[in-house]
Amino acid sequence: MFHEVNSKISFPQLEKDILRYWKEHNIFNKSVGVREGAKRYVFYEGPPTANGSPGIHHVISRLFKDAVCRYKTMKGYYVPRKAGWDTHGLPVELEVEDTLGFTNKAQIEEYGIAQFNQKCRESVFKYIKEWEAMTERIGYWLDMENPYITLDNGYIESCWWAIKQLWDKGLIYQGYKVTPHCPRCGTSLSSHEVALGYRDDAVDPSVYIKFKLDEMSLVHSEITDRQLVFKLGGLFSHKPAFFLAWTTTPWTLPGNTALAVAPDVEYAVVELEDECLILAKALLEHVGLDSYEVVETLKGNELVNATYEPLFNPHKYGVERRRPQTYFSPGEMSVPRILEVQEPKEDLTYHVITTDFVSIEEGTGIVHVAPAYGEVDFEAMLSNEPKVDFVHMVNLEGKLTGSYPFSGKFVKDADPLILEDLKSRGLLYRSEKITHTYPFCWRCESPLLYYAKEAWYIKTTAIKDRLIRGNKEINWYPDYIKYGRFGDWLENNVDWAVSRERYWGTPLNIWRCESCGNLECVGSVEELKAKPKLTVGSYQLEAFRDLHRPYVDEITFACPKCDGTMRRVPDVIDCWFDSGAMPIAQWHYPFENKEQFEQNFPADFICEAIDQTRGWFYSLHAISTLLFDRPCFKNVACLGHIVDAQGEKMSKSKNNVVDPWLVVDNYGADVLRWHLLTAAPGENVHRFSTQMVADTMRGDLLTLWNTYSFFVLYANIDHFVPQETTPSLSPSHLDNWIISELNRLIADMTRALDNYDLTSAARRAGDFVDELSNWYVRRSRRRFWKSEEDADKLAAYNTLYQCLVTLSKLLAPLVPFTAEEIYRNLVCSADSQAPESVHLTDFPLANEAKIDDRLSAEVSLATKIASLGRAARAKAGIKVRQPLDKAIITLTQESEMDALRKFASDVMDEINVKELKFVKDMLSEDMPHYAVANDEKHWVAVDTRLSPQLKAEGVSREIVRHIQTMRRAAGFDVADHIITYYQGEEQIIKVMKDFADYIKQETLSRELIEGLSPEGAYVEQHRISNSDVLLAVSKVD
RNA sequence: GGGCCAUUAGCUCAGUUGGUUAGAGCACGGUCCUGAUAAGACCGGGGUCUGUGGUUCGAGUCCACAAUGGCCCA
Repeated sequence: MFHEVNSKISFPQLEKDILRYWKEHNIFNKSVGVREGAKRYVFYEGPPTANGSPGIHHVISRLFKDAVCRYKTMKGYYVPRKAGWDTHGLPVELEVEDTLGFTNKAQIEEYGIAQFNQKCRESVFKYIKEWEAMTERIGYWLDMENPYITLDNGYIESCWWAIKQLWDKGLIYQGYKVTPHCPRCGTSLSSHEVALGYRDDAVDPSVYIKFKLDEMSLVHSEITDRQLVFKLGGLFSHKPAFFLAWTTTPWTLPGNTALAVAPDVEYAVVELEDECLILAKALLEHVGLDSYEVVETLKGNELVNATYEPLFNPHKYGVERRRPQTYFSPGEMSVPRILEVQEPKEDLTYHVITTDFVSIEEGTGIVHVAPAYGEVDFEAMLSNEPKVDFVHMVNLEGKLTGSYPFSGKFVKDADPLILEDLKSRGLLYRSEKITHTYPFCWRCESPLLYYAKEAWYIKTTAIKDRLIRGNKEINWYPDYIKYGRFGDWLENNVDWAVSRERYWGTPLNIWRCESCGNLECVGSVEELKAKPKLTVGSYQLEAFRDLHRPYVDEITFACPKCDGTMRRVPDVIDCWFDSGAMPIAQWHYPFENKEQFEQNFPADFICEAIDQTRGWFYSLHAISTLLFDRPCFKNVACLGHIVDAQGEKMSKSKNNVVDPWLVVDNYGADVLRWHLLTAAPGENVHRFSTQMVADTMRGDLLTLWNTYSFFVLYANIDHFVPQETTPSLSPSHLDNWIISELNRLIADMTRALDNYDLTSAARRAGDFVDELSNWYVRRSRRRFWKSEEDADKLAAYNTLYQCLVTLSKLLAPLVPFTAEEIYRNLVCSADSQAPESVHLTDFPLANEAKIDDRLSAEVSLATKIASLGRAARAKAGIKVRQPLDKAIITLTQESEMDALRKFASDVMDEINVKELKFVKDMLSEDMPHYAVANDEKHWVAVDTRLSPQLKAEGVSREIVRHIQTMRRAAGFDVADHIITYYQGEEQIIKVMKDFADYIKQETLSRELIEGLSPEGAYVEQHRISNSDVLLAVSKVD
């Protein structure tokens, strides 16, 4: 006996029972364990940043990963799944800063790095609990007992090893580079972090500034026409000339050290009432000049080496002026290391230079260059001869230094003061506001400042070709990512800025001599411990037991060159490096588990959302290529993001975030899984709302459940026992058909799943469920009801049984709970030898020999004709319940007639006619006594004439239907026998008598008794075919 | 500002190499069917296939540009 199945299913309740079963019987570990020794399928879990509760967008990638791993397990692979947690990084620090009420780094240092990092550690573990609960609840099978955690010492040591490898290859360098800097967080942001925070509605000043030309300098300029030099010099001596430049960042103006022009663009010298302006001729209108006279035009390159007066001479305000010196050392890249301090100069002037980044689309065609605050500016400083000066008057908190009138102000607050100052000196030509795109810190929303700082880099550009070549070996899903988004990213590779001036992260394992500047990279704890004159400072207990700051900061040793003190550089490593190093670091490779590492490298499969193209997908690929010169994953699936029902991004500020717990508690994990799988292909953007999930529940899953519930109901009544072997060819066309469809389904799903196309696989299964329920079961009902225990009935049971059991296996990777319930009830309760879980079984293999295309075509024709027949009846307004004499069907091909003869009884049943006639001629719309319906190929006409006999038969069916409804209303079981009582008009009584056998059989009535019903019977009054009847039913014990 | 992806019925999606009248499911209205069913059947309303140009005998499909949304990069 199977356990009873209620058609009113609560998925959440069911799932809780299944979860308990899995836990108690250790099913996950068994499912992995039974495949031990088989071919490995290597999966890498992308570690979630555990700095917040899991959202619906986390659920989708986790369920895709789960489905693939479950599928591969059922296909016979050994698929261990090690969980991982990304625990370092700025997001975690910010969360802690928030709870402590901190707003800057100084407060952290005051509080104590040790205590601060301890808070970070606790904060991360708090969220891990939530993640574990959600992971388990949605049925994502993952080994959470042995996860890799990026904060572990072993993990950190593996990262150190990796950095050391790169160091030894000369791939790590320290350079000045202009990086996006968050003044609040006090750190540089990586490019992927910057990308998170662009806003296209940033309002900034849009100002035109006048830079006073030194008219004497025209002599040294590149103007070849000496006459012209004299002419302009004369003019400018009584009407001063200014270069007009445009900027949206006035705070960078004190850092201006050059003006850049485009070499081939024409510049105009414009004479106004009491001054002259120089700007690109094409932009005169744009700038808003109305009455002016163009005195002269010059090519940009003629202006080179003309000089102008600084807006703010740095020496007047106590700010240093520096000049770059390139420092070379053997075997290393040439990178600017030294910015030499320049002597103060009273009459300081700067040069006009040419660059290739001057736009004549906007501004004035003259670009203000501040090397400290722009990447291109910085590059221009280095590449120009003579070198351009470097003036830096903003500290790491984004406040101006020196003794300017606006010193101490935050840059954005200084903007208006600077403009005020310039205006008072007549140097502000025009001032407006502009709305444009500007990057903000993705966590704290401060405006980012482009800022020249020292930072440590990995020279990924050195292996760019290898990165591109490795990518050719990777299969991307969807495939256009490969040479599109990811390929483009690799083509435009820039060096990886890998250091962060923060606290909670993997410490950068580079030590520098305080005396001579000698640098050493330390690749392991052991290596560090062996250093000469090692001291651990004030943290005697913690040193080496915890490799984090601040303990590691105090570990010093003697410089091998000068015997000075080697002290670690203060930076920590970008947390993307942590996660990208997981192929090695999850095993503490190479310090231990060498075999584990080798067996699990590279991965067969990784899967994350599309935004990881430049995140984890890249950091994995880069590190793997840097260390091993090969890619570390073979297949990668990119999922689209989840947006709200309106297609807008989910965000806390829009208040449109959906809590996955609510969905799972109300509808169940399988419903959510099924929805996310079937609603749209994985790579699409997914619109999501709980209403959509509710709709999904009423679809395929409920139909499947009802089919299953139907089977169990009747199988139990008949004490059906599944047979070991099913007859190879059943005499029923219907059975052969659904078995054919089943095998086709297996083949299709296997193909789709092998191709990581879970959506097609799931939708295909949904189609099959529909066919099974709405044709196979619908057409087979009488075979289950009939009282004889014949071979046909057994064949029907066996066929449906086989379909449901196979379906449970096919669906197991996708909806693991529902599949488990069906499997356990249908298989385990009948066969004690069977595996105790569907997830321990093998994925079904298609038997191609049983796939019969012709049979498929025949059934689809039969359903088509049945539809047309019902449409014809509807046109005539005759209920399907009313039997009719015949239907005439036009078929043009002989094969179609054969097909319909095969399924004639089904079609006759569906249309409720006693005979089918096939003809080859087209029928016409207006046949007398017939109702007609047609599609492009077929015509069906039903005979609408009702003989008294047919009418009586119709009445009998009407009576049967009422009794059936009453049985249910009275709460009888489907197998209960009853006695039916009736009183009524003569016409009804006649039908009751004439069709007594039929009525008894259909309603399981032992007797039909004319007369009063006994006490306690269930009674209803009905009016059938204009006659009254009083019906009553009572159960027979 | 640049790149990639998407845009088809009220909603979610199919639409093969260009080829009759563009489909399905949900939702809605009507009718029917019903000893598994919260199911199902039939009929109906609802589409300038985002827009504008172009290629072609013929474009939802190919090309260009634009709009909107998403992602990525600046």
